Amino acid sequence: MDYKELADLIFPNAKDIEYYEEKYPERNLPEGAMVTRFAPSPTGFVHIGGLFGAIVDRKLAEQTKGVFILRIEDTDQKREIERGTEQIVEGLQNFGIIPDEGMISEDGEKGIYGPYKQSQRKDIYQAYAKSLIEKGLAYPCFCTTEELEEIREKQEKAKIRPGYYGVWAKYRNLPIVEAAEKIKNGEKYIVRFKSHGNEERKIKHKDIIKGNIEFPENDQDIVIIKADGLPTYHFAHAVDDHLMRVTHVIRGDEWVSSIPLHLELFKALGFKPPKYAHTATIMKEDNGGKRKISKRKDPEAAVSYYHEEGIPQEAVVEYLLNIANSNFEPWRRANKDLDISEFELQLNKLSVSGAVFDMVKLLDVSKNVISKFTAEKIYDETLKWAKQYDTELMKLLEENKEYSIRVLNIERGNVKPRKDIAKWSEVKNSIEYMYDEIFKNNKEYEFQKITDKEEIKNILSKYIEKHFDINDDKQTWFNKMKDLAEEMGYAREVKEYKQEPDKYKGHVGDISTVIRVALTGRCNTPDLYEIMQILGKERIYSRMNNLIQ
RNA sequence: GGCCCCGUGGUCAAGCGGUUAAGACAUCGCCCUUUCACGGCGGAGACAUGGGUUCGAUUCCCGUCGGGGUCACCA
Repeated sequence: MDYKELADLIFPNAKDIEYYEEKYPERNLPEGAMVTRFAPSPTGFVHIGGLFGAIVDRKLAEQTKGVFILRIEDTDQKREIERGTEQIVEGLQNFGIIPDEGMISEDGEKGIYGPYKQSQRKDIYQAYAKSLIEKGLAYPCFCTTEELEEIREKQEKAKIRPGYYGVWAKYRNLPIVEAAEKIKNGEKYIVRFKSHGNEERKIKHKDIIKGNIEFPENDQDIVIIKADGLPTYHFAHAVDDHLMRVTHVIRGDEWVSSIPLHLELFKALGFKPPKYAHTATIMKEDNGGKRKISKRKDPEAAVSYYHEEGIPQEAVVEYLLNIANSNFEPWRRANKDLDISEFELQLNKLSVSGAVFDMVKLLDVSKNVISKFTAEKIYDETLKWAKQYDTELMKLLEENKEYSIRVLNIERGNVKPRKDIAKWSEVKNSIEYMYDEIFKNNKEYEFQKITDKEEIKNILSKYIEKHFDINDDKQTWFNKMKDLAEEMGYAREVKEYKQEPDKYKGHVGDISTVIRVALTGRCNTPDLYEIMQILGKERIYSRMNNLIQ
C-alpha cells in the first residue's frame, strides 16, 4: 500500500489535476494586467469594508485592462443565507460595480474559469487534495471534535502553542495501511495538509500595502477538506486563485497572519503565489477609542444603509476612494468634472492603518457630488428613492414633475451651486413648503426678530398693496424691499443699521424675513426672489393673506 | 498569553534625516449687496512616550505605553 493507493481509496473518482490545468489555461492578457477578485461569503449584506475592497479590485482590473472576478465562497453551508449571492451581486451593482467574470445573479455566471461558486467546485478541490495525498503532503485525520478539544486543553494547561502540529498531530504519521483500514471500516475523517514548516524558522514576505513582514513558518497541519467534502478557505483560496489565474489578491488584513500557511500551500501544490495586498480595517469611533466597524452595532457597516438613506452611490465611492488614496482629493479638485473612472488608483498608496469611518465627511462629499447634478437628475434619483422609502414624497414628485424640477433648480447650475442636499432623504424637508398640499397644514411660523402680529400684518399688507409685482426683475424687487423697509422705519442697509442701531426699528433683512416666513413658514430658505417667481402671484397672495386676516 | 501590524491636530491625511510640520472635513471669527447654503479671508488645534544613532530626528534603531488583527472541520 502506498500514498497513491490511499489517495485512490479516499477520492476514487477525482480527475487528474492536469485536466484542470489544461481546462483553465494561463490568461492571454497584456503586460501588467491585473486579475483581481472579490470573494465574499453569502452570509448577509455586503459590508462597507467589502465594498471598499471590491472598488479597489474593480478599479485595478479596469486600469490595467485586466479582469475582475466575483467569486462566492460558500463552503460553510451552516452560515449561508437564502439568496445570499443575489444580495451581493445587487449590493455591488448599486454602487456601479459589475464583475467581468463570475457571479451575475443568484445562479447566473459568466466567464470560462468557472464555476464561480465554491460549492460547485467540489470535484476540483478533491482532485488537488488527492494529488497532495499522492505526494505524501496530505493525509486523513480521524480525530473527533472531542479529541481535538482535549488536545487543546492539554496544550493550554501546559501553556504551549495550541494547534494540530508536530507531536500533537496524532494521525500525521499513521501508517498508510492503518489509515486505509480505518477508512474501509467506515470511520469518519477529514483531510489535513502535512506541513513541513518549522516554527523556529522565519519567512519573509513583501505585502504590497504592508511592506516587508517577517513571521515564523507555518507548521500547522490545517484541514483542507472538511467532513462534508468541501474545502476550507485556505485550500480553496490556493486552488481557486491559481486556477482562475488571479494575479493580485486584495483582502482585509485579518488575513495577514495566514500568509505563511498560504505560501506553504501554494508551494506544496506547485503553484505560483499571487501578489498580496492586505487592506486595513475600517474602524468606528467609539467613545474616545476606536474599534472595528461592526455589523451588529453600526448600521452604516451595511452598504444597504446608504441606499436607504439615499446617499448617492457616487458619493460613497468617492468617499471610499478618499480613504484609499490620499491623492484622490487633490485630483478631484483639479478635475471637478471628470468621472471617477479616470482616477488612477495606486495600490501601494493605501494606508497601512485603519481609518475611522467619518460620516460627516461622507455627507460633505455627497453634498458636493449632488451639487453637480442637474435638477432633472436630482428629481429622478429622489423619486427612485422615494418610491421605496417615502410614499408621500413620491406622490408629491410624481404629481408635480415639471414644478418639482423648477423647485429643485433654485440656485442650481450656476458657478456656485447650492450645496444643501447631502442625501435624498433630506430633499423632502428642503422643498415641502413649496407644495400647497403640505403648506396648507402649516401652523407654525417661526418669525425671528419681528414677532409683533400687527407689525407683521402691516409689513405684509403694505408690501402687497404698494410694492409687490410678480413681473419685477430681481434688482427692482430688491430695491422695493429696501423702499418698504425705509417706509416702515427700518434701515435700507444692514450696515446703516449696525452703525446707528438706535435710529431704526431694524433693517431690511428683518423685513424680508417676515415675507420669507409668511411665504414658506421658515426663516431659512434658498433665494426668496426665485421662490416667489415659482410660487406665482396667486399663491403669494393667498399665503400672505393667511397672516393678514 | 504567543505571533503579526499600526501610532502626525477631533477625523482623513502629506511629509520619510535639516520644513514656519501641507491639505480636506469638523470647529471658531470676519467678509460676501436681506436668511440659509455656497464662496472668500483668518484663528485655534498634531509628530504617543523614554532612551539611543547623528552636527541635527516626526522621519533610523531599541524599550515602554496605547490601538488593532490572528491563533476553528468560519470565512
